[in-house]
Amino acid sequence: MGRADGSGRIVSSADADDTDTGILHVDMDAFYASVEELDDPSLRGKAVVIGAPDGRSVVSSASYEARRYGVRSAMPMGQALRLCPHAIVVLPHFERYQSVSAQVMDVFRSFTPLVEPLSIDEAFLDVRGARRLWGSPGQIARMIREKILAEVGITASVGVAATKHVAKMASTMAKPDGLLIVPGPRTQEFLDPKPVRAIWGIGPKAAELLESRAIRTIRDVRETPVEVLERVIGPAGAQRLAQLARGFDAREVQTTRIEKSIGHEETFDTDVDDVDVLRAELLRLADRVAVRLRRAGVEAAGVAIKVRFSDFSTITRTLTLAEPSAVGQRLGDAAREMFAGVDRRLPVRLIGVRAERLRPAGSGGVALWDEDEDWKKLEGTLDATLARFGRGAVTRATFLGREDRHHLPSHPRPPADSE
DNA sequence: TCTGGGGTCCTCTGGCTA
DNA sequence: TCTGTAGCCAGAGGACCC
Repeated sequence: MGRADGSGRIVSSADADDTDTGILHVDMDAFYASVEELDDPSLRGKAVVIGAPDGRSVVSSASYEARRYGVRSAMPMGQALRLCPHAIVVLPHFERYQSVSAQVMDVFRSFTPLVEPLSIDEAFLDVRGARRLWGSPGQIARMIREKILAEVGITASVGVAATKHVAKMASTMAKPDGLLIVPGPRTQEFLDPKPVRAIWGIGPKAAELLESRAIRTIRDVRETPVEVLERVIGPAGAQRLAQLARGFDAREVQTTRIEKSIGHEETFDTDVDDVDVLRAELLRLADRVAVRLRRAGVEAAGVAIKVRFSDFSTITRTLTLAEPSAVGQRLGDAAREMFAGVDRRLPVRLIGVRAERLRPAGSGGVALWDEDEDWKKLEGTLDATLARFGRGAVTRATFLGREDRHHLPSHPRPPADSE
């Protein structure tokens, strides 16, 4: 499989066995910090911390030099600077990160169409069908690492295994700038000695519960009856945990993903107790959410608000809308209605609005055409509207109020060319 | 020390309905 | 008609991930 290389990571040799593998997990190393170093080479080799230098910000990413001092993602910036006073703090440039991420994803897709982006800086790849074209999974992993470095200029770590879960664990162990291959037949040998906390989905709370019952390693999990695990972490978690501990992970690499919610939240620089300010903020956040809903072509059937008070206690309230909407004013009205019922015993630290139960715009019973009109007429209507007013007008009209619209058939026929 | 922002998923509870 | 119950759903809260 792999061996320690002296820097704490485990890496596979050039001729490592990759029998019965085919799933890759590729993870960029300290992604935001790496992009900043790419754009400003004077930062290379220095302790770089990404985030706002003041206020209530936390660390978004840190270079490995900064991590040597104990700086970690999500750590309060003040704490990070106490640990590493000479760190260079760089404000994040999210659009630039998105652009570099797109370049990296293009590299992945040049090897296989089966790419599942997990976040801005990591993805699963299924290369089982790419063997004839590019070679074995291990060879493909090496080529991907080389191509990212050559074309994008940053390093990536790759885990190669038979399943997503093991590939993900392997890439974590290979970091930074490493490759770890876990041959299918040696999966159990790889998993058994690892701590339960290494399992994807087991965080500090679940790990503490398991460890309190002397379940410390994946071998311990495997040797514990599922009924016992159920009592500790619940039925759903127990079944999943038991399977992962045995190397079973039926999840395929999924190339498409449908968003289930879209939200925005903001922490104030100082806690706020002025109701008018909070209500205005809710409307502003609702507007931002609505813009994203319309861009995505979806409507929300539900709206949730989140309020965090000065003592960090947090409450949420959820409301089902009378009808799905992507209109900022409506989401904002719903948010304000829920907020009116919240017991504001303390000043507010954070406030957020989230659109939930998303569905394609119009599918909730509202659209631009009559229920009895068939699809052909719909196409004609849209074509005529497009010809007369242009795409912008159609987009805007789609999100007018219900009173301006008619009902949509509950199960509209798809256009002929897609059948 | 003092905890961001954007998400997903799970559990628990209570109301409604058949 | 009343009661018990199972199933579904919405809502609240929390754990977890990056």
